[in-house]
Amino acid sequence: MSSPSPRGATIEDVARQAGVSRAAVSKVLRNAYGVSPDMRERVTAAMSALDYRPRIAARAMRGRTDTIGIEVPDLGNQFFTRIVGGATSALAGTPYQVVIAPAEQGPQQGLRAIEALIDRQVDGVIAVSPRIAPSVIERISQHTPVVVLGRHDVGASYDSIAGDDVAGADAVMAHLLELGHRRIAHLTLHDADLDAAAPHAIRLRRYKSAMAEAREVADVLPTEEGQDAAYETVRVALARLDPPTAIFAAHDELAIGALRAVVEAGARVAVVGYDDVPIAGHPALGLTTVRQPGRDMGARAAGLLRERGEGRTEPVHELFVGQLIVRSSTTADHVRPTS
Amino acid sequence: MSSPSPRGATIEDVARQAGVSRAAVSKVLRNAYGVSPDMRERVTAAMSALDYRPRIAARAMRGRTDTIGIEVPDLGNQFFTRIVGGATSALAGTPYQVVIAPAEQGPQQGLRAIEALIDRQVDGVIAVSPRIAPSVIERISQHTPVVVLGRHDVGASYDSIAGDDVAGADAVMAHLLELGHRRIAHLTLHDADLDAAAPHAIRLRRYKSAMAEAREVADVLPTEEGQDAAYETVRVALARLDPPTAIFAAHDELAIGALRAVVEAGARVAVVGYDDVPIAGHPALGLTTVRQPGRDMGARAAGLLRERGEGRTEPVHELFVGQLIVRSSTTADHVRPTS
DNA sequence: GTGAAAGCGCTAACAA
DNA sequence: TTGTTAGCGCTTTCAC
Repeated sequence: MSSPSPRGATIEDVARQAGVSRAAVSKVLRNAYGVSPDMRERVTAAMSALDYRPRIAARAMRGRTDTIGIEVPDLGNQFFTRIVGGATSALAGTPYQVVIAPAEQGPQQGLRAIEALIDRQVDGVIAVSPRIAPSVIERISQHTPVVVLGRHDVGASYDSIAGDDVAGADAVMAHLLELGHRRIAHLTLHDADLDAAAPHAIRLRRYKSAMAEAREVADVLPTEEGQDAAYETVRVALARLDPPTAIFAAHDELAIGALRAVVEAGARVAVVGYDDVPIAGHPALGLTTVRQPGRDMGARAAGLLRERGEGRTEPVHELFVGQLIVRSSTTADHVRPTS
Repeated sequence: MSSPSPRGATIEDVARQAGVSRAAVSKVLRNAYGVSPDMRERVTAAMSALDYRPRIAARAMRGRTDTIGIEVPDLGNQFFTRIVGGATSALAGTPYQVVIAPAEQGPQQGLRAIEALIDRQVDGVIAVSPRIAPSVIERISQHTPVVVLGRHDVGASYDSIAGDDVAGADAVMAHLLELGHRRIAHLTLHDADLDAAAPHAIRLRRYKSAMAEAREVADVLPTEEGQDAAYETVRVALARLDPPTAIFAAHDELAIGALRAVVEAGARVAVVGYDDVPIAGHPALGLTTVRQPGRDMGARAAGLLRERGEGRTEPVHELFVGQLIVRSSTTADHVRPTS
């Protein structure tokens, strides 16, 4: 028997096979009210006989796609993939399927990816560190639940989750100052201060105020995304007349690049990162960093989306505390300031 | 003026605003033949005035989604994310949007993710190392172009891309034997031999034959996915009476875990990985490994999908050669066998 | 060059 | 409890 349709059986085929109406099949499919056990059985039998799979697109036209979209800025950064893992695990076993749309680099980062998800009518969006104006998110969240992860803005119609970057950055600076460092540099993205609600902007601000409080002059090292750029930036900084004795990197990727420059230069410079990506704990690196509970954050984001689906309308804004993990990159003897 | 529809303007709204028919708008949208410049202008004006975005779901019902789906087994593995990056870059600037469906671990790995993509009627699927029978892929590729990446099977109706695992594994073994190692262990997934066409199965086979040729007894260390499992497995192996002097790990993730065990035990054991993930080149690790051109492979996969879309029907099967990158994890004096 | 109209597969309101 | 039916927004013949 040839397949009823080029792309497999439709609800119509199942109905015919089971000798019932399309509506009946639909009800079984959705576990809707008013289906006799007998009918349910015949329908399920027909479905498996025909290897029936509902077309999500057709369903989408009536309002649901059973799909949650996650916009991710950089799949190379393990902190982000950990967030994705948390969200995916939280949604496992539910009818929802997670799809990831990678953001392109550049201005308005994440906008295209988010719009692509919206165009595909996902039931909810998790936007990880999008570089777009809150007003845009506000507009989108009028019709589709959105959880913003990373940024600290409080939306009126969307939820947000962020790490406690104030506490995290303060802990880093306290640690370095306590170790006796004074010439502490901050390695961050060149446009970190552009968006005040972004995590990096907050870390930068706390760095600056900690330095001011310590009566030291701030030493910001602007760089590009990625280990290689960080490496290059730090290599140059170490060659200066007054190189820093410690570097607070805005995230682990940058810190790892910095560490490479430090190791290569044989310099006595402490390095601290942020996020605690898996490799940071490797004894060969031993990177001191702030652990962010990425999996928990991703899972919570998924949970917030589901709550929205169940009717919640008041926005939620949650902060997840991090934890300073001290490792050899700041405590080993060779990275203690001598002075 | 209130939005014409809760979810934004439809093609109907645009047509009304421009004073033309829906068909006309559709033609402009698709750059179809038979549109006067005047009409085109009025339509585009109406589209931007209304902030019109076509619903992909509606388009899907007529056969196209402008979406390419990638099934990925493990986002924590940077080799896979590199493949995704290559595919995404290759598709940038085209009408296609890439979405990623993460595979759940376990038997039939990747099946659910691929089916989820098919249910969403993606225009093409890139399946990265799926652990499913070729017959299943054969069936799916009857209606949707599929490129399998990693596995070495040659499909009749789908394309495949793989690394040259034979040459890669042989290069690793030649390198280690040349350094004088005899007790070489192979750290691989416990079920590597289950699927003969999988890359790990091939690496395992080449390891075994190289050992046989060297008249040494094979020492396979089966482990689970992830650095931690690899660490634990190697830790145990190093405590044996006759620990290996070298470990060939089936991929870098495992190698990095192995390296941790080696470093911690202060053992004189050479470690080789496979893939050359970004961190492998970090001087703190200095992992000898086989570089696989992940970005190129991903980009080529995307290209093959496009060729299919343009009508090609004969299957393509391509091998990408890797390159042994020798670093300190095998050459530093302390990891040379003493005997 | 332009428009009318059929139909893709599904859901949900309503009727029986 | 079950079935009929009206769309959802788009593409694509086929007339005009």
